[in-house]
Amino acid sequence: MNKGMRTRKDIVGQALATATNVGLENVTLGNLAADLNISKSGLFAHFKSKEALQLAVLEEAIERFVELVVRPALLAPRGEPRLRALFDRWMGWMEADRDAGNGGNGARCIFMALSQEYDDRPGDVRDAVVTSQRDWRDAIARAAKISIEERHFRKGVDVDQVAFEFVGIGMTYQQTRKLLGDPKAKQRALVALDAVIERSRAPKKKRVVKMRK
Amino acid sequence: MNKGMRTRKDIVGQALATATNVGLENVTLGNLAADLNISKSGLFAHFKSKEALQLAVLEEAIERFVELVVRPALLAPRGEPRLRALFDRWMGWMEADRDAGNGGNGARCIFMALSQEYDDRPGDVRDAVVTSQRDWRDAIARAAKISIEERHFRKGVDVDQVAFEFVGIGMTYQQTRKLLGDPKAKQRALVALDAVIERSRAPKKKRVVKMRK
DNA sequence: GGGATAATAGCACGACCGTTCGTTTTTGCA
DNA sequence: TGCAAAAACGAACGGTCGTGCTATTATCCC
Repeated sequence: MNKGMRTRKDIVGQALATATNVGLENVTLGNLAADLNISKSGLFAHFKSKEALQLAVLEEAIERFVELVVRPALLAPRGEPRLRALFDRWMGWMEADRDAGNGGNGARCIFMALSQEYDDRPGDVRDAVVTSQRDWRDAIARAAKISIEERHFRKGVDVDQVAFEFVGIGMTYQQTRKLLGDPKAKQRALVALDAVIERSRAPKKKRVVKMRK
Repeated sequence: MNKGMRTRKDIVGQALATATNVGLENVTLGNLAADLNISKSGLFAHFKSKEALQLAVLEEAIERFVELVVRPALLAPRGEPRLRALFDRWMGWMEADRDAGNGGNGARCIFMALSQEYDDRPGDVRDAVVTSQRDWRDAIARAAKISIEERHFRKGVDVDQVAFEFVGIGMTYQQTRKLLGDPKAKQRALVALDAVIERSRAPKKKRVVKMRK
């Protein structure tokens, strides 16, 4: 059970790279096999169906996302810094040019594409996409909750609301950068995130001084 | 030149409805013809290529968007109310269940899907998508600019930043509602929009009173 | 090192894709 | 009403899709 697992990893890796560029539904077994210089049927034998391949690709994407975005961000100090780290890493993920030769504005975020591809296409893939997005939002909300505990954020801040807006900023960032090609996208995203954080911040003692002035 | 134009409209209309549900790239001539009870070749004769059909669909979508979202919103009073009207109408557009029988959470916003489908698929369709998104953001930014003129917003507010965040809220709203099925999506969207507006607002005289307190 | 087993290849299938073409039906004006 | 033009049709094309088979090749444990 060694060689098989190895090629399987290769297949999933290549499939993920392709899916990142053209969408998961547009990855075809023929092209995939050609990219890897193996036969279509040999490739197919590793998965009993195309859907199984798609699920494997999604799983791999999640694994990498956790590895490259979530886990490193957890090394940042609890609270606001960690929340910012999550966002920074996420932007890095979206910018990452995982297919260096395409000359474009970097890869799409595969999860964002999947959200659209499967938002009303029932099936196991959709369910997995839903779960992944819930998990992602939970991770953000958890960081926000810790921000409250650390007194960075006001008590009573709606952490799910923070996650909601956090995700929105990332989405518009991606469209602004990738589709519209606006170089100011990143700066705008950071400004927007600052605003969300500022609004959630715990009141400073300084404010009392200000009021007396 | 009458009958032809009529069926052409029917085709584009049906294609738009289907594209709204499954994505533009997944609309096939065969299914489309079957839906309309006409022959595939008869349908094809109206457009010289599939891409031409896709462009016609996009054009129709833009037309309807202007008709149902932009134009009615322009009837709202200049400034902040108009900006809010744009958002309300946009949310209505996204909620609209244009295929009433699907039992889902309403249609996707076709433009959001197109942004993902074509963000790195060069061609005339992509160019048209880019233009439509730029126009949409311009419309938002214009409403924000008028908000400054009307003294609803502070002088110096970055209206493109407002459009950037506005769009992001709509995107996360759609995902939250459609993919995640969260009933609180709308409320969250309105809270987020309020925050963007509040941050842009012109200082009130009241604040002086507050400071003296 | 040989032999059971796993991995890969080759080939064919039915279905559907966009597109073409020649024919038939329908339309709408003279 | 008649007839040219427009519109719709039916069949077929070369391709590609995902998916089954069977046969061959490579792997790996004893």
